[in-house]
Amino acid sequence: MDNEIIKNKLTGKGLKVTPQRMFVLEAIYALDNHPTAENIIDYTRNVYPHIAIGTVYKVLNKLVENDLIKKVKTENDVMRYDANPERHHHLYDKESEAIQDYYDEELDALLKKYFKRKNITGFTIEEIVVQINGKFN
Amino acid sequence: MDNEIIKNKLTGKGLKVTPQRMFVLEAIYALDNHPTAENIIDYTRNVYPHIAIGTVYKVLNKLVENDLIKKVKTENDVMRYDANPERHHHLYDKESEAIQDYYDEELDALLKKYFKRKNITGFTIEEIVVQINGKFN
DNA sequence: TCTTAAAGGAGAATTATTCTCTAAAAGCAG
DNA sequence: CTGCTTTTAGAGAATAATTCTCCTTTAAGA
Repeated sequence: MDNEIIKNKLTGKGLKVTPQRMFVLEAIYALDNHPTAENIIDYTRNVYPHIAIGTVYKVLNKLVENDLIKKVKTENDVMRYDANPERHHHLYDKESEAIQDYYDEELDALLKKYFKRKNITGFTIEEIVVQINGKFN
Repeated sequence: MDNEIIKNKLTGKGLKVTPQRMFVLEAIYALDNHPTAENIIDYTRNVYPHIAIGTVYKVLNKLVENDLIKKVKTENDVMRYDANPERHHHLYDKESEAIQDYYDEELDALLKKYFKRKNITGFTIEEIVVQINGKFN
């Protein structure tokens, strides 16, 4: 992805632009499928060898806070990061640990309609996330 | 829950019956809403003060392996345990961290039918879990 | 009762993530 | 462009949930 675009994503959120932030954000886009912090650190160090681990975590948290990326939790206890901050579902393969984003407006509409009709008492729904577990083949 | 019933759950899975396993399983049933390992340790120590932390974790993992309970992952990185090993969905309140099981056969049927029609290529669905985020009130 | 494999105890080890404290640098005003 | 202020980065220690190790104890079938 172009540097200017990445820069604009940061400035667009009122975040200071630093090389570290640029490289981390670029890494997440380049490592297409939901990298771990470790993946991001390794990738980033190819182009910026001295970046500190703590810095990467700080940058990642800042990006999540500002909705530039998302945090994804998997079965084992390692966070994964999702380049896409939009609402979406996940296809998840427990064996290979592969994650793929899954968008589907029709599904969202269906669920919304369904829960509107059901009207769960004592609970106000804010968001519905569907995790589709299975196997990639 | 009656001791005999708990004992039968263990023997039914071919697991050895030990006081530690009995007390841990009882704790999960008593602490009704998705306790953490720490909750379980505290509760268990009221009746069995010397149980080791490592033992509780070992018992919990054994129970999960044998489908007597389920592991649930939340936003922060603490595991929660679910007394109910059946397939079900969750209502989750991020603020209070409260979790409530949500069963709905109609929803399951709806989703099954929907994904059968959609037929995602390159992926074989095994299970669909819906996480309903929002607020209890 | 004896035997053996499985389970428990205690505490060290692991490991992802956060924290702390100081030095550096981004971004704005002049 | 220069200096000022606040945010950010670096380095490594700290944290905390969970697992591991090693040895002892116990469950349960013969």
